[in-house]
Amino acid sequence: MLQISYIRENKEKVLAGLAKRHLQEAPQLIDKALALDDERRQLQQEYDRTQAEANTAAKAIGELMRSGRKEEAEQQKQAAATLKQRSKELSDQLKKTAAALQEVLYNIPNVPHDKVPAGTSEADNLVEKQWGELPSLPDDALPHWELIKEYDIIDFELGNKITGAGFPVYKKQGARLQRALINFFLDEAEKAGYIEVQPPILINEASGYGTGQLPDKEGQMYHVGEDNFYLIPTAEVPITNIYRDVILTEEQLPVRHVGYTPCFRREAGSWGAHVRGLNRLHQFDKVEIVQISHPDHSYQILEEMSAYIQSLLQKLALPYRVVVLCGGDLGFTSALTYDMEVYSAAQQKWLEVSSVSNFETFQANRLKLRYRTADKKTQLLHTLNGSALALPRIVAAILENNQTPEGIKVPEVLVPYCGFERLVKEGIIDKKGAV
RNA sequence: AGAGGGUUGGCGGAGUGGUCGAACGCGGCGGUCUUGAAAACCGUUGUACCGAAAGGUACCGGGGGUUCGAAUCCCUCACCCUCUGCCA
Repeated sequence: MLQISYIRENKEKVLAGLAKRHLQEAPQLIDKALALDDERRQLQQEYDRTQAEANTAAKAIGELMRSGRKEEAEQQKQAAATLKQRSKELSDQLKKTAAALQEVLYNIPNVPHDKVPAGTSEADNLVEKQWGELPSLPDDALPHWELIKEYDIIDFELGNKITGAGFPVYKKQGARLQRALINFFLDEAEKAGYIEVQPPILINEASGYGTGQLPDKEGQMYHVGEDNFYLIPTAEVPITNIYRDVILTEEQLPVRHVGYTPCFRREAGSWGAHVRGLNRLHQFDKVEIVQISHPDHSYQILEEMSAYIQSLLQKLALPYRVVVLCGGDLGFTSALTYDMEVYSAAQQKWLEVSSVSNFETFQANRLKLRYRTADKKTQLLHTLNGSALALPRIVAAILENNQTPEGIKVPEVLVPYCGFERLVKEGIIDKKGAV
């Protein structure tokens, strides 16, 4: 959420920035916010004045009561009651106006960074860098959804039976590969100075609002109605919310965390014929890195995080490219986002495996996440996060890119974690419904 | 899940209707003393909103209510503790 004071003082800049998002109603939203802010401040002043009067009156009555002048006190109560009535009205109005303002602010996305290109869709994103050679596969190379059947390592049918579409069962070497990737990612992050946390994967409403998934992505999260909890769509939510309502000292900065969690996304409306296999799931595993930074250093940290994520892809020997998201494709809460896309050779497609973003103060404002400056003032911090990495598409690329007649080669760095060098086909046996 | 008890400032802990943003202790910061440090002593020490400022207002787990006046009384929700029950 943008700070209303910032909008007040930088209206043109905000409008120019939001124009890049092609948000039709941005100017109206901004004007509405400013009007409500004006109203709110007037009401606040009037309310404060009335309360001051009422407080004085109440004290006077107390004084009279104590000195035994009951009748005089009774008389004063009348006047005080009127004030109280007025004050109640003002307070109700103030609350209504403040809530209305909040509602408008909740619906204004973050102002994109200068570097964010104009553009309306994915097609307008800017490819900033490409690394690695694209593998050339033989003509009979298979897409990963065929490979997982041939090698019998990931089972969508079983997932359908247990839960539904998009909840696969990982089996045998497939399960082992998942575990290897998670451990590899966690170990690398710890080496890079991130402190590991294992947060809850159900969150309350306050946490959802804190990082901006609510109200923006209400329909995209699984909701546990009984307790009003949400299943996390990313570890960003619980990890960043550790720091909700916290005032840090400068010495504590930057805060660096890594966490592995399963992630749950309803993906309502985003399914289509082109989405096959591991490309899109309702439940998937992800290792996430989160940083909380001094406002002066956040863009330097963003680059650092981007470089770190790229180092993982390089170690896995997966060709990738770095894409700067354009205004139309940029997430609601982000000021600048890089997507890392891995080349999945059999599909001949670039698959997003990481998204690293600087939210500047957008989340910190909702979270009330601040630090104390040298002159003892409080100031909002910047929050950042990135996937490091999301597993399914990494698995898809490994399977497709590394297929050979002798099996699927496991990237060297993963061999110690997997305990095998390649995935191999077992003899076809009648499983009779078992794993 | 049932019964009872709790939730106060960075921490501990007073406060059961009026002058309480809140005693006291610890911690933190500044100072006196000291060659330096410790001890002792003195002072200071929450957040947000409105305001150019002076200052004002709000906040004692969250929300609502009673009252001229609420940390204090009532309702409600959340969380914590104890006992009982259930359970990985």
